[in-house]
Amino acid sequence: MKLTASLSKKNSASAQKDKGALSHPPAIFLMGPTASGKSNIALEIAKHLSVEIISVDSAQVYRHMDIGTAKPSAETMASIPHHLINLIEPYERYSAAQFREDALIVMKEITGRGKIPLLVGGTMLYFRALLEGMSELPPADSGVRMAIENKAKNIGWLEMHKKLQQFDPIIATRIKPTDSQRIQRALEVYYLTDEPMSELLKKPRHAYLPYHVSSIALIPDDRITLHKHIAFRFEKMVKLGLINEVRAIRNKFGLDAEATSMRCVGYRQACMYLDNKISLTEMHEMGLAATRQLAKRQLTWLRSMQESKEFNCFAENLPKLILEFLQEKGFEDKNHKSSSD
RNA sequence: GGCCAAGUAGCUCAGUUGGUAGAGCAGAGGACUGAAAAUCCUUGUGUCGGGGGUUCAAUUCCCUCCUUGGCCA
Repeated sequence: MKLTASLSKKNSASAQKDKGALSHPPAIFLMGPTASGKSNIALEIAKHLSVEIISVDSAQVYRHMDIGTAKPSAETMASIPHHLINLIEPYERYSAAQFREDALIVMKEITGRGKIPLLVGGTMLYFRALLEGMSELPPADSGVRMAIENKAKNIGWLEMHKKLQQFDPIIATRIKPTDSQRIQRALEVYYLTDEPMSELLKKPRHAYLPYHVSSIALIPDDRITLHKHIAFRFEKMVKLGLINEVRAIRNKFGLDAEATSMRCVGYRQACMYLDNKISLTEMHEMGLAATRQLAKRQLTWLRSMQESKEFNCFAENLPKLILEFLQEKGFEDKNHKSSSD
C-alpha cells in the first residue's frame, strides 16, 4: 500500500507541450498488467468523476470471448458506458491502427457529452499508438500474407529474411531471421507499396492527440503477489467455464488453433486441451505460465514508457491515492463540485 | 521385514568408461509501427540425498544410512 514512484520528467519541451495542452479536454489513461486491478480502480474513479470507459484491450474486442478476457459484467457495462468491447467476431482481425482510429472517434464523442474519456487496459501498443501515432503503412492484406506464408513454408523463414535483406536491408538488420511475424509484415509492406518499410517509417506520423492526458500505471511492487492474483483469477475463469466457452466458439465458427483470437492467453491452452494435445493439469499450468509471461511483457512496456514520458506509477490498487492524484491534476469530484478551488 | 528401482537446477530428466555437470520447461531481463493476450532475443553453480571407504582425484566405484515408488511376504 504505497506509492512506488511519482515520476514526472519535466524537461522544457514537455512543459511547453503541457501549456499548449491546457486548452485541450482532459483524458485519463489507466494502464497496468493483467490482474493488477485496473477495472476496480476504473469503477472507483467513475464514482467520483464523470467518465466513460474505453477498453484498451486487444482481446476484449472479440465477441463471445467473455470469461477468458475478463470482460466487465453486463451490470457493470449497463451502469457505466464501456467502449471498444465486443467489436468483432473471433474470426475477424483487429489492429493497433484500427484501435487508434476507433479510440479517437469515441473519445471525441465522450468529450462532446461533457464527460471524460477513461482509457483502461493492458495492451500497451495500443496506448502507444494513441500517444505517438502510427506511420502511414498499408493495412494487412490477407492475400499477400497468404502468399508470403506459402512461400515461407517451402523455403523457410531464413530464406524469406534473406529476401527482405535485398528489398530493405535496414529493416532486415532490425528484424531477427527467426521473427517470422515481422518478416512477413515487412515483406507485405514492400509488396503492397513497392517501398521499403524502413523508408515509410521515416516519414512523420499522424500523432495528433488533442487531449490533456493524465497517465496512471499500476505497477505491483511485488511480483509474487501479482502471480497469486493471476493464479486466483485463472482458476476462477476455468471454474466459470472457460473451456466450454472455447468449445462453443470453435463449434460455432469452426476456428482452428491458427486463428488470432484463439492465440489469446487461456484460449490457446484450452484449444490444446480440446485437441487432446495436453492434459487438464497441463492446461492449468501452461495457462498460468502464459498469463505470467504476458504480465511480464506488459511490465517491460511500462518500464520503458516510464523512462520516456511523464508518467505516474502506483504500486498497489489504491483508489484513494489515485483520486487524490487526479484532483491535484485538476479533476473535480462530481459529488462535491462547487466546494473545491 | 525381504527384493528391485530411483534420488542431479524451482519442476521433468540427460550425463560423466573416475578429472566437481547440461537440456527442456518454469523464472528473470529486454525488444516491439495494421496479429501485440501476438512475435522474437538474452539469461543455467547446483551440499549431483547424508555419512564413510578405495583413489592423486568420487557426483560417477564399494559399504552404510535416509527418503520415495514398485513387487514379495
